[in-house]
Amino acid sequence: MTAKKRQTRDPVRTGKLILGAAREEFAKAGFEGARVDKIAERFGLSKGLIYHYYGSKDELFIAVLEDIYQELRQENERLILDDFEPIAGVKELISHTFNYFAEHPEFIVLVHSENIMGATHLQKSTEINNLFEPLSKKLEELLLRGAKQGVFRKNVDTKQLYISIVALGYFFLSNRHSLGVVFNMDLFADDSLSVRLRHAEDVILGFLCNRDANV
Amino acid sequence: MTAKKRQTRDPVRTGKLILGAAREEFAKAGFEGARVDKIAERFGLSKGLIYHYYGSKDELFIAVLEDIYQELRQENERLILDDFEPIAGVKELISHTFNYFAEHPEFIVLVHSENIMGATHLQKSTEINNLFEPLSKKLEELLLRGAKQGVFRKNVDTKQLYISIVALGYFFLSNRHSLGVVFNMDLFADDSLSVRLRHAEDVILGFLCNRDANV
Amino acid sequence: MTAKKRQTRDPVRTGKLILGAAREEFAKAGFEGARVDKIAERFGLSKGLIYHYYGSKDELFIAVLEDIYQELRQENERLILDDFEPIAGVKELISHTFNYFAEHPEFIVLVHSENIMGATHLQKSTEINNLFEPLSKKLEELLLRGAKQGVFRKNVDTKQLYISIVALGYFFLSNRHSLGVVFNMDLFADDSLSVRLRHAEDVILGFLCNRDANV
Amino acid sequence: MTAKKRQTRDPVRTGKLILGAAREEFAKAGFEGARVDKIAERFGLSKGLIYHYYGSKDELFIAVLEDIYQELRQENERLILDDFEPIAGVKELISHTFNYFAEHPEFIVLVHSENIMGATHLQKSTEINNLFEPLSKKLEELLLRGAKQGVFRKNVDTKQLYISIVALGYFFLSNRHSLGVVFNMDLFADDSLSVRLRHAEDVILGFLCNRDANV
DNA sequence: GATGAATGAGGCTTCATTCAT
DNA sequence: AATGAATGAAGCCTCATTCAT
Repeated sequence: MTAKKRQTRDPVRTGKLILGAAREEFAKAGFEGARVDKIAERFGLSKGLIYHYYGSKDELFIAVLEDIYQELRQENERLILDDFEPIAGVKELISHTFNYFAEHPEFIVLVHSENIMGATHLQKSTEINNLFEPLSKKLEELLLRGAKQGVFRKNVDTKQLYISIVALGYFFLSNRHSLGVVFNMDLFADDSLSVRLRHAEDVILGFLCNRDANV
Repeated sequence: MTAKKRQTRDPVRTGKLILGAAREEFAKAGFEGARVDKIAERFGLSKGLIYHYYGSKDELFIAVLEDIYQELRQENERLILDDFEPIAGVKELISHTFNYFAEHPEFIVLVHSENIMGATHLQKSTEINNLFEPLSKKLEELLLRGAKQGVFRKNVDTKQLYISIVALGYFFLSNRHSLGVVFNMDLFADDSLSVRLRHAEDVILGFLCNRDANV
Repeated sequence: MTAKKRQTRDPVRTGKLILGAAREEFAKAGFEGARVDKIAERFGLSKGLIYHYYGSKDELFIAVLEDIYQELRQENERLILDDFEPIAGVKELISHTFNYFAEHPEFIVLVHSENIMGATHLQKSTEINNLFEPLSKKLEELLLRGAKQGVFRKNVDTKQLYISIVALGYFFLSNRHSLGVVFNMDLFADDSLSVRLRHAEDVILGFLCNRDANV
Repeated sequence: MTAKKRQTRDPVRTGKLILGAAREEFAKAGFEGARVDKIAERFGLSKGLIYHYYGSKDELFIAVLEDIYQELRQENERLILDDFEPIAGVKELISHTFNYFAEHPEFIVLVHSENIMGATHLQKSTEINNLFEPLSKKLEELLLRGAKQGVFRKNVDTKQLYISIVALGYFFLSNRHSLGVVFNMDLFADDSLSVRLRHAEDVILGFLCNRDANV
């Protein structure tokens, strides 16, 4: 009855605790489905603290988005493609991207939820912006290198291609529940992810390595 | 307050009115964000009628999903690919699919919302099931024909490919708001859709027409 | 969808049908808990008919009360005690009363419900009034006869005694659910009723046959 | 509108305030007839608090039942019968019981209401159970003492007798409204209660002191 | 006579937010 | 910094009743 009283008195830590709990809750139900009370329960301190630290549910959601996009950015920065041959490099990029989404289902729900609302929270954020510039650069370098070596077709629109790479994985993961129903498939089966990843690689590389751009 | 006392006494019409209003509202805000009161306002009769006809917000949502999936199915059945050469046929399928989603933004929000909730409503529906079987068959026929003619690679997984075709368009459309921010692009520009469609066709056909499956 | 359509076109029969269904529903849940829709379902015709025949839920409830009290009155009139010896007569009256309530649990819920509301419906009825006059008379005759014969004590207040006779059975039956909990007994056991009836007879006759009114 | 902004911040007091207001409202109209809004009005704070403290209307009702049964239990514990002669002791018990119900009309409505619903709330409570064990013991002791002294008959079923003692008073009080109509009596007259109490004592003691168990 | 679509007031409950302590 | 009591607007749903057909 009394108990808990974690009484951190460590503002930074408390702020992170809240953020983590909020991420879980928003990831579970989306922005509209999330409950401030549940977030408080999750991190074990009081509801009032959330308002003390973040002001409102909306601002908290923005903070969560910023946090998870930041994480993605760091993840992306960790990816070094310079040492790879072009084909291997693209494969690496595809699997890296795919795996990130596969391992961070929270990300998908958060972004889904945000898109339902027209990205109003993202637009208010000053931190999230041009997040994929670095990765885009890396991909561009690979594409150029591959074109020069004659293994890749030329004149590929980098951003469109990157969107396609994301799309092939993300869509599958984000819509697995509904796709399972309308395709009458079990998309949560053990090898489901690896089959999909393999297919995505085939499509992207099949396209890139096909130098007859006359289609 | 508004134009009440319409008193149609035309149950079929009323049922459709409710469904239409519900689709609009759910499409605007997702399941959780939608308000039953707003739906009632939209169709101009009393709120109680919604419950008279559909029982609950959940059942209404299921009805909306069934309705829109049914519509998609009909749209798909209208698509005849037999007369097309394989390449033209696949192009037709891609643009048909792309355009459906582009012209039905409601569909995307509804399905997004449903996936956030783990497709619990879809799973309760008995009508929505194996919806893409017909289209899958059509694509399979094209792939076989193309392979026989030597224009397409062999042994392509039809369902995975179809998911990819959808993904390339759907993801772009569903995540346009957030992508715009993180890619710093205006994805609502006039030619944005046609650029994307062209790219999707390039990727899919680049892949299909690349007969070196050794990548 | 179409079906039912019993279409009686027999007003008297329809009226009785409604009354029967209403009695069941009111007996199941009391006045407040009863639902007009459920009553309509029970009798298989439309809700509007209820209003056509009885005007309102309140008036319907009054009709149900009048109906069941009338039934009780008839049941009581059927009881002839003239041929009994006083003691046997009183026993007969006790068991008759007890059995009526035991066999008509509806009666108890209806009356309970009415008492919660301060008998406002009964007071509006012109039919229910002095309902126990005949039975009271019969009891009085027995008491006088018994007193004359020296088997019963004298000067017993007939109405109070009759209320006691009812009380000993009715209270047990009406409060069986709560009594079961607070007395930690299974009052729905097979012999529960006969044990109670025997006890009620013992108490009343023990009292009546005890001629030392000096206690 | 009323005296809002009381802002007690005294949880214990608030909890009791709610309970008191709920008791009044439930007692006025029974469970089904009671309105959560009215309860809030009665205790002067916001409706949401009821849910903060008790979770739901049902749980609140359970709390009210537990509270009033607890009160009854305390009242019963206060009753000391050891110093009384058997006859006087039984009289004391009868009047004590009778007066409790006479002075707590809420109790009767609450229990009535609960019985209409099959005691579903009581059954969920863990507190209310075997509530009359102590009183039953006291009565048993009196009966044994009286039997030994030769003033009471032997082999009386204590629980049945206690139920009868309650019945004679409770039924009269709980059904006063309907009895008044069917017996054409004014049961709210000044001496009505004392007449009834006297009669109940006569019946019980007439029974107990009648040692001819041959009836 | 009979239907059930339609109403609207009101029922119970939830929830983001505020604020006294 | 931290709590959780308290708020009030709004959410979903129910239900007695009316009325066009």
